[in-house]
Amino acid sequence: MARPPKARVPLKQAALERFVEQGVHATGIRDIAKHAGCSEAALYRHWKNKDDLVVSLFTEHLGEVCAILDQAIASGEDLESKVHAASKACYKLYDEQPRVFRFILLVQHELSRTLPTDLRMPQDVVHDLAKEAIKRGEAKGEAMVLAAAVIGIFLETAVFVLYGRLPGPLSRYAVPVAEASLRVLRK
Amino acid sequence: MARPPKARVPLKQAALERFVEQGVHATGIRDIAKHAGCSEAALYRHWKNKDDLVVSLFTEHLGEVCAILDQAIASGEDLESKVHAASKACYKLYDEQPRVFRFILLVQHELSRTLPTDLRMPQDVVHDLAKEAIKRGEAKGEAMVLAAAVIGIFLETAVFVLYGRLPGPLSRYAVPVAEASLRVLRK
Amino acid sequence: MARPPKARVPLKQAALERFVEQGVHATGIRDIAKHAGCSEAALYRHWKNKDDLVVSLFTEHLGEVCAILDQAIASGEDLESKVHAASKACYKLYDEQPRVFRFILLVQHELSRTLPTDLRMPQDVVHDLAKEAIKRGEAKGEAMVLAAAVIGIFLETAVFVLYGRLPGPLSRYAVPVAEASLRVLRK
Amino acid sequence: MARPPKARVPLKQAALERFVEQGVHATGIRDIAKHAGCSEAALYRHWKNKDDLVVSLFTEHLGEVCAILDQAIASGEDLESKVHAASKACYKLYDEQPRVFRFILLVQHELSRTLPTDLRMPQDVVHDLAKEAIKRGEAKGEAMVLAAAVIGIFLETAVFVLYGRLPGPLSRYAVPVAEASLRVLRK
DNA sequence: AATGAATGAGATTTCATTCAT
DNA sequence: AATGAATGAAATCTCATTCAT
Repeated sequence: MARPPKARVPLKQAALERFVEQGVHATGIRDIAKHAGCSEAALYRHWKNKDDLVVSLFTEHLGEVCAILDQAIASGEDLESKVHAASKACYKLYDEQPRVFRFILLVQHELSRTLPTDLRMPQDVVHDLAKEAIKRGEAKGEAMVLAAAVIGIFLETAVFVLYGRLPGPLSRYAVPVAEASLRVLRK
Repeated sequence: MARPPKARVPLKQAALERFVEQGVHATGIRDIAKHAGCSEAALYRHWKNKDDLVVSLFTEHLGEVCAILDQAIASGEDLESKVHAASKACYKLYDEQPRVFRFILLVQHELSRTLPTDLRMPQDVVHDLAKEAIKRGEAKGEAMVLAAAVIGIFLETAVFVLYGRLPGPLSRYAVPVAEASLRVLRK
Repeated sequence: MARPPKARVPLKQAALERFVEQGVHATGIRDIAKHAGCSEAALYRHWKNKDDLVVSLFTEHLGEVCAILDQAIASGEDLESKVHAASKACYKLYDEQPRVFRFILLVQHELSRTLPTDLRMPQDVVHDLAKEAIKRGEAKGEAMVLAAAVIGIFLETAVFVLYGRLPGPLSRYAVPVAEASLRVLRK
Repeated sequence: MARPPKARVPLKQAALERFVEQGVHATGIRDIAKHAGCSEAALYRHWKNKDDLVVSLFTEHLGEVCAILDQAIASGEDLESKVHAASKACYKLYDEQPRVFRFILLVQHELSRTLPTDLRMPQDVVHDLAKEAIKRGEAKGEAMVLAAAVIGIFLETAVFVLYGRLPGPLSRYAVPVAEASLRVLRK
């Protein structure tokens, strides 16, 4: 019987847009509310405060990325197909929702202190992939070191596109990035 | 021969420490001044404003990194020795001044909009290295894509150490990181 | 014969509890409603607004105290028995519902401006008692001054118990307080 | 060499005045600042926040009262002269600075939770007086119970004057209040 | 009838910066 | 030359109350 919530989704969209456009700290509640077409106070019915909104956005979208990665990896038969599928899926997501990716980049280091330690992150997914590959003899080295390298190749290529060092769309680099990753993983 | 300003160095150290500890936006002038053991107004004798301090810290330290990279690369004969030297030098800097690295990580994305576009960055150094290597037949592929991958491997390994996914010191990974980079560059 | 409102009593209990626990101003409608197990809007069905609730709680409980005092005083034959009965009855109420007393203490000074001036208060009851006693030759002095002293002895002893300066229960002090009051009244 | 503080005293005076006039909660920082003739932010250089200001005002003035009481009590030879001196001194203070007394009344119960437990209060002073008197055979009973009664007589008489039940000035009641107290204290 | 989402107004507080001393 | 008090502007957040469902 209660009034159905109307502001939640617009607030999330507006927040993501403004955060990405101006930076998290530079974006005020007022700005978000105005873009969402509602009052500032409405935000506080759905999140405890601004920080809560930021963290909630971050974990939500990070969860999405993990799910996509998991699915892509599960779809492949061997290491090669898994890595190609993961790279393709992630970069497709990025091209479709570049804001999500930019947001994660923006806040990851700042949130690193406050995030719940048990939150599953893409790093964990890739680490698991590396461990499996090593066990099956498809890769060689220390799993965590390999994971770092693979994530790095993925991320930095995206950053280069993001900042215009490399021309987009990012999907164009899915294959070379997968190949570079495989070169690092294999032996 | 005016006597040298006394507060400049303490202010820079205090600022770096507080920025890294709490985030740039969360750190106020009061806080910095208190940690530097001087007054709030002293800051404005050395920098135009807080932003100026942040940007100046960033470019200064980034310049350091570039210089170290340039020197290391110049010291090597071929691609292999250049990459190994670069990796070693950078990670040594990190182990000696981990705050510098964390600071750069923290602010890079937030500053990306305001930085002067002609500022030479580590990405440029590595890009040049890749271009040279390709020209000399030591590497194969598109220089910018290779640069992204190499930087990514470097950075993310450091991040893994920073956040405790990999045990430090970072120097321990100089060789494997160089080798992974070479595997991506060569052929 | 409309069915009786369900939320009224829980709201009153919750309000009293939260007011006493946190202070009147520090307690919000949300808080009260949550503790009462109903919606925020429900409050407005029973009271015009928050102030109305506060004043209504205050006058209601003050009325109770007056009624108990009146009854006790009427039950006694002479000044001595009246005072003993009043003291006993009041302190019994306090021991049974300490929140009521604390609430009255908390808000009395804050409400002193807004209360209807014709509201009968315990002070009036005791004043009447003193006037009567003087008329009957059982007490001597100015009625209002005596009333102030008697109320003071009553109240402050309760406050001392409330804040742990004196060990409870308050009933234990009914006789000494009555005796002290009588010593002030008589002569 | 620094700018000397100019807003501290006006802020304290304005705060006391507005608190007493409107109640602590009903008085905003803006109101205080306006009456003090300075900006709202100035307050935060001298006190951590509004609560800090309230507590600091309270303890300061309570300390004054304790000092006056101590001095008055020390000036008397026996219980009788001590009580008369205390009553006279306190009520004189009240007549000269009624705001101070009203402020203490207003906030005492609300602050009771947050105050430092080791803060010396008038209650302690009177308790000590009662203990001494009992030891010297000048009074009889339990010291804390007597103290409660004496404080009560003092306070409530002042409250009656404050709210117009008794005509002022309060000093007029110094003698009767002292006499009533002595009747309670003495055997 | 009853909910709880939404709101406008206003609260407190923080900030980078300026300024009087 | 150097301080730290003062400030205007803006930030985040809370509040009692209303309103759509």
